[in-house]
Amino acid sequence: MLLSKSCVYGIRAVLYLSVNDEREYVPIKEISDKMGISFHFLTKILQVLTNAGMIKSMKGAKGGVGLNQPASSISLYDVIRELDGETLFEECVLGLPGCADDNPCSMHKIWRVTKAELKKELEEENFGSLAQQITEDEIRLYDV
Amino acid sequence: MLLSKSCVYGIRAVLYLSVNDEREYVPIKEISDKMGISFHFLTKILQVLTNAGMIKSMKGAKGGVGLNQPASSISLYDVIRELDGETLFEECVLGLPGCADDNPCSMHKIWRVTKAELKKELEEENFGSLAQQITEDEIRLYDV
DNA sequence: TTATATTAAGACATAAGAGTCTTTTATCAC
DNA sequence: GTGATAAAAGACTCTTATGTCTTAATATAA
Repeated sequence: MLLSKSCVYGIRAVLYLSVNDEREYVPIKEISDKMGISFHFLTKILQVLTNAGMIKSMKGAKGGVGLNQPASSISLYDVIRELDGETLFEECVLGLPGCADDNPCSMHKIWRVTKAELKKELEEENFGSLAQQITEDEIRLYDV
Repeated sequence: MLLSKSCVYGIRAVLYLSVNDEREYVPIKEISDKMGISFHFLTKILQVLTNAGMIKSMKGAKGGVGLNQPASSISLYDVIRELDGETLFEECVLGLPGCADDNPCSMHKIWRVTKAELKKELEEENFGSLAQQITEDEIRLYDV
């Protein structure tokens, strides 16, 4: 699996917040209901993003979570880095310590190029653009 | 993590067998010792590859495991498919059911291209070529 | 100030992946 | 045949990821 469940849920939640960007706070319960994600699990995931400063939160009635910065300034890579770390893009695929360009493992050549491309694309794709595409019905946010 | 530990160990074991292709059977104990992999764990992984017909095995003294086909006819993708399945290359990254080109999720466009390239490269890289590169000291098989 | 809504925090439960150990079965050498 | 060697099979343990539940803290509104 490329991304952990936490990471996938995190991405989908930030997408939801990006689409609902005009609302200052959206209750996590609303997101978890709409996206079909366990409420308590999602809460823990969003706490990580809150601590990272990516989203802001407010307790109590009228509270919830919301983007803490323009959707267009948050990339897919930003969310992945917070929730899954950069292992996928940094460590040797075969787990060999000290694997590097001048001392490569058997999958090094292949993954080196692919991961660089993937990282670049994930860094360039921002949630503002994705939210717009969702609004224009070009891509999907939900199941079904 | 791109590949499971089982898959990584499987790849490294098949690499070892490819480098030692002139020997009909190599004891799993030798592979696990040399590669620093748990013997019993590796045994279970190699059983999968044996059942898949990729390697052959022989019990008893002088027994062990060996390639069941030319190293050059086994691709990295073959081993990955047996041990991790094709989920990585088939399922939607965001886990949305029914995600397809005409009904894409937010990461669909990015991953669609990347995974196709990655799959192609993994299919084209065979263990004969890798073994030769290891023998010629161009790439590494072990830690350190 | 009291009730309600909502995140924060952390204990707890379940499932899957990773790893260990023991017993059984098959093969070779003597 | 007997003993040694090695894979096969399966029970078992440990760890991590995933998911649930309960309580505390905080904000709003009546």
